[in-house]
Amino acid sequence: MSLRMSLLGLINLTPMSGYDLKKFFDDSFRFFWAAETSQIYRELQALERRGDIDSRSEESRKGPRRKVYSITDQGRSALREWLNGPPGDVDEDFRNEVLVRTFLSAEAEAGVAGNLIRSRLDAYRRELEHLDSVEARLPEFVALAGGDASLPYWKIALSRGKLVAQANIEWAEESLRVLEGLKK
Amino acid sequence: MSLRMSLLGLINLTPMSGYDLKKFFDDSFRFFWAAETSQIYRELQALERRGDIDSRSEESRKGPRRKVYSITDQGRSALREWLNGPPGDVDEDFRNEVLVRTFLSAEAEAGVAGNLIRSRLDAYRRELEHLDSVEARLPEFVALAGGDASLPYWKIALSRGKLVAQANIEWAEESLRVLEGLKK
DNA sequence: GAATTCATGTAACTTGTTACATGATTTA
DNA sequence: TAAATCATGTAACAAGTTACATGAATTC
Repeated sequence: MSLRMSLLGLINLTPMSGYDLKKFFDDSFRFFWAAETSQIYRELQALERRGDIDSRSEESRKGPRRKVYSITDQGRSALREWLNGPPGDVDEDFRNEVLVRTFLSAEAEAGVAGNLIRSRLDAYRRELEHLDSVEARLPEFVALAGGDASLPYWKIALSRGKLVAQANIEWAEESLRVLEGLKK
Repeated sequence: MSLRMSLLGLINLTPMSGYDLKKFFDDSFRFFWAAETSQIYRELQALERRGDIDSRSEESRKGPRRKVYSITDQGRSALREWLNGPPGDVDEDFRNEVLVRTFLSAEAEAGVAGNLIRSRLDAYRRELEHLDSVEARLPEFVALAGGDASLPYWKIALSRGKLVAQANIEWAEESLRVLEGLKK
């Protein structure tokens, strides 16, 4: 549902083609959600079939014709209904491959868990650096979607990324100390 | 892959039936990964087809016969290979419905984002309390799987849950302050 | 006698991933 | 002329969810 509603929400901001949407996901929306081209086109077809969006074919300056989607009245109310409706069981992060691997590593060769967590620690640190660099590019993102009014929402998203990255770093460092202690 | 390997890893600790595994997932393994009955039985069939596990039918004290799975030599080496192999692109938490909803709420009625985050804050706090209560039951979990040697691994998993929950609480509180500021 | 627990599954569907197909236009 | 960008998709598969089917034994 999230992908469907993300697409609807973005088309609601401004009419877009599948290609536009893919770029948008890759450029910035991946803070919230990620999607592959194949999935985007599939969902766009589903949304059009339901009547939540409609399309017109447009000349492009380059390459084949563009299929530009606009939201319909029905789509607007579907979006509103979803946003106002109960988030339901928004279960966050309850599946984590790193934890599975760590736990099962108890049975593997010595050092497996440590190596895994060390490489994760690197990744978390790079992620945090990346988010710091994104902070400087926020105006760019705001221009891409939502306008000035959206700035606080971009900041809210960014801050979650940073807080979780910091928590992960703390976790990895702490866990490495625990594993180190086991050797003795 | 994670579910497949979780099942293989648990059967490696001790032979189990699909029913046992489901209970195990519900009771404790959900710290790492969750799974429905239908998915568990499907994966068990796949694992048996590949020869990573084999089964024998057993009388049960109650209800129909149990199908108890044991790991094979091939399964043991598949597990070891997976654990020693590269974790690949273990992309953690890069899809978050709460962020999607919050961001799109900029276009919805006033208060939608605030309500959402307030209800999330409650959920994060309950999660943290729950994890605290779990800490007391750790010996139980250890008995269920892995034995004494697994205690540090359970603690590592638990501490990640707590750190992330704390980060989420911090995020929600901070975000509510930001949204509050917007009203003025 | 009703509800719960034990136990195994199937079917249909939704969501996400990977790989491939096609072809035009522009830029280096 | 080769590579990058523009643009739209299909097919096959993998993983997860929801709903349903069946039936024995035990506990309330």
